[in-house]
Amino acid sequence: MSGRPDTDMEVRAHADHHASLRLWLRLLSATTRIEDTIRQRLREQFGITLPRFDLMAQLEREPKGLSMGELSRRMMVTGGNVTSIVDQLEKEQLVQRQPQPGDRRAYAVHLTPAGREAFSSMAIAHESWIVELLSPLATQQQEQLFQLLATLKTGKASSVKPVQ
Amino acid sequence: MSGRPDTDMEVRAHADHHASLRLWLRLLSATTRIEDTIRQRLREQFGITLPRFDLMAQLEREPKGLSMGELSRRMMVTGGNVTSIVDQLEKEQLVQRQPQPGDRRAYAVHLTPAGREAFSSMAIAHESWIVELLSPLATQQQEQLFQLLATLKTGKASSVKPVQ
DNA sequence: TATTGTTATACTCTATAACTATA
DNA sequence: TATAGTTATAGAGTATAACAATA
Repeated sequence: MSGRPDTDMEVRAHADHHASLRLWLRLLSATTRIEDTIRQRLREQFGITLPRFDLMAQLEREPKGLSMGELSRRMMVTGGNVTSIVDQLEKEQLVQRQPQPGDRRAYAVHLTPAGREAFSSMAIAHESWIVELLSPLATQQQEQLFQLLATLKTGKASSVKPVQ
Repeated sequence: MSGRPDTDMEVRAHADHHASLRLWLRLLSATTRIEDTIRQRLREQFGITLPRFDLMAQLEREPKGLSMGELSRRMMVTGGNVTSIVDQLEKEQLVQRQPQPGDRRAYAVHLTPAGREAFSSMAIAHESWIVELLSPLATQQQEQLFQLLATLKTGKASSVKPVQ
């Protein structure tokens, strides 16, 4: 902001900033491309949307079922949306609301046998699509990527070091 | 599918498949977390949505403007959506439709001076958010990630090698 | 006839807020 | 009073298809 001339560090910092932006755009487009493909195939081949698939995936890991509130937290969407997705899945008899002994306000949502079976075939297809779409990367590269992303996963960003 | 026992290769392939799935889930959640943060900050601090920001970003790179069709291709959405986004931005006088000499069906959309100024401050903030959100990765790690993602960018997946 | 862009429609996902029933 | 879940509403983004104007 002052009138003093650029130092090497400042030039370098600007270059790093642009590099971060380019990295982000590449990260976003690669991820979006894969996600869109998955979304489209789930719709075409199984007539299901990604949020519905994700909700079923949550339930599949929890045979005892999950409360609406827990589903809302795990899927990071507000309660009303969970109600609507569960309504749809229940209409197709893929999930079921089950009374919760001890609290008559709440209940456990779980997969029906038909839901479990349907999810199983979808999950197999889903995994094979992922394998296919990530196949440009060799196993070792995938491991590298996995490690790098671990740092980004939590969102506990170290603060940006100011340029000296 | 046959009844023959697992070989080491098959066990290894299954492990790789699960590793790919875990990698995908991590890639998706890291990207989504950053994207949601950006989306939220753009809305809170500038009252703009991501698609609108993206459309302005496309125009900023093309001082001569872009046709609706070209915007549609670049943003990978169908024409009707571009019409609606441009309508909104034009109502706020951030972009303008300009008659195209030589083809009276088409016109060039470009940023207005106000749009250019507004985009400029948004872009500066946007870039600093990206730098912040990617800061858990050191510069060198960001370069590594950038290289790895190059392989995924195009979507030209080599086919999955069948298990021998 | 083909292309550019608009309009109309419908659907999904999303958030917010008011609401009911139970704790 | 607080919590679990529902309902109602509104808004954004998306696709599809029919349409008008121009090439």
